[in-house]
Amino acid sequence: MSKNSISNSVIRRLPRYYRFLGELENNGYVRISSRELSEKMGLTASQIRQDFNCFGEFGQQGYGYNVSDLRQEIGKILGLDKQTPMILLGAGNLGKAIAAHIDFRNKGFDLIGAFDINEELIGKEIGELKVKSVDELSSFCAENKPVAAILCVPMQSAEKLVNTLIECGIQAFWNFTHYDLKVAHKGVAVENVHLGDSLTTLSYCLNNMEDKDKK
Amino acid sequence: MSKNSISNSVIRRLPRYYRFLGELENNGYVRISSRELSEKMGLTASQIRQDFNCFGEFGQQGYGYNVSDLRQEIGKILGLDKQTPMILLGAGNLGKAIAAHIDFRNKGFDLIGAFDINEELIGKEIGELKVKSVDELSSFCAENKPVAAILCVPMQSAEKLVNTLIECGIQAFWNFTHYDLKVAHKGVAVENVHLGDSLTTLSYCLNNMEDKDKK
DNA sequence: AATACTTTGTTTAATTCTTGACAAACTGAA
DNA sequence: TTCAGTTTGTCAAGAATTAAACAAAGTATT
Repeated sequence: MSKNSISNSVIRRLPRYYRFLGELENNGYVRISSRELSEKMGLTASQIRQDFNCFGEFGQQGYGYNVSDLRQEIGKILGLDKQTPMILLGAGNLGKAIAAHIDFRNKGFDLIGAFDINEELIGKEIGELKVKSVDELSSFCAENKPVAAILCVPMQSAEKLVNTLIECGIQAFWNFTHYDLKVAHKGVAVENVHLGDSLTTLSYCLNNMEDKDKK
Repeated sequence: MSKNSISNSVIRRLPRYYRFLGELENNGYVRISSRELSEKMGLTASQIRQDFNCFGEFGQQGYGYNVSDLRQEIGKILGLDKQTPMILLGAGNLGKAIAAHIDFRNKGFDLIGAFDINEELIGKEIGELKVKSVDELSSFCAENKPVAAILCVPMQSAEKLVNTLIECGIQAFWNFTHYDLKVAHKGVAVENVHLGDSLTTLSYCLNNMEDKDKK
């Protein structure tokens, strides 16, 4: 009731706003107008104003927006002031790279565990974490109460694993498998990544550029 | 003129159609109706029919679509019948994982080279490739004519590198850096991935689920 | 061959998303 | 303090996307 449901289009733009505002802040910007931001981001000023207004009135007429304040507000909206405990499932190439590459702390999460089924990987270190066997999953969750999970396992294992994880209390999935995770259970958030689809899209764009150029 | 410009929304759904049709084919499906496909994919049948119709009439009244034929048609539209030569820039954790994890051949590409600036990585093997120094980039491109590039370098290096690559003839970028790659040059395709934004979106969804459940 | 059923391609309607426009509110300089 | 200039928040128009509806064309069964 407090907010009559934000549209998906707006939500998908929020992380980008947050990122740009961070850069602006680093570059010493104290204030910014929707017009100037629109030029930097390649959007319309109108859209920016309307997007921000979904969440409240953060600007001031004749002045614009305070960069730092606005960034902090959006951060709060995105839940980046929290540190939700998260675990990694699948410590192969991709899982390892994600764990190393992502700045979890600044994205609202805290990576507290990594699991794999492969004997060769168990015991190996990923950053500060030691890879554990999935056999330890239930007991680990009971004790440490992770709320989110990264899925970097083969597609075949995914569906069963997801059910186990939900039973263990996981409420958010960052899914890198080729499997389209459906939100069967209410109260579970899913973000499907599908790198393959992304590359396929690039293929389309590359191969159909001439068509667009002609027009 | 042949196709009056396909909308972005449609394009982004194509890889997913292709993926689902592949699964159906593997599971022995010979034909499928828009209604049945809509149930499996969580879309409306109407949308599916309209999407396919952007590219031609692939179905048959009273019968539906031939799974194999339709998949092949969509594959052709996506350019998956080609094998565009591609190179990897940045052979760190993420670059290595991407190179190992993605099935390039079935996504319209062929990974033919990997480059890094880090002495420690140069010479190491990634799959069947040996990591080369960026010093060799120009000569390699002159000889092997890659058309696409994966960017897994730090944000600071990205902008300069992109210009070099465009001079070397690269026309498509799969960008994993935190830098928002702009299509300054015409005739260059860009797919920005932004894993950080994806995780941030998950944070939002997790933290704002109650709002949605209430309604 | 005739008939009931299915399903597409396409038109029309509804919804959602984006852009344009402007009054109200503030800034900053004189 | 006043006044010109700036910029927001918001409303309304416009565009794009999605969904519904249905005739036309096929299938399959009798």
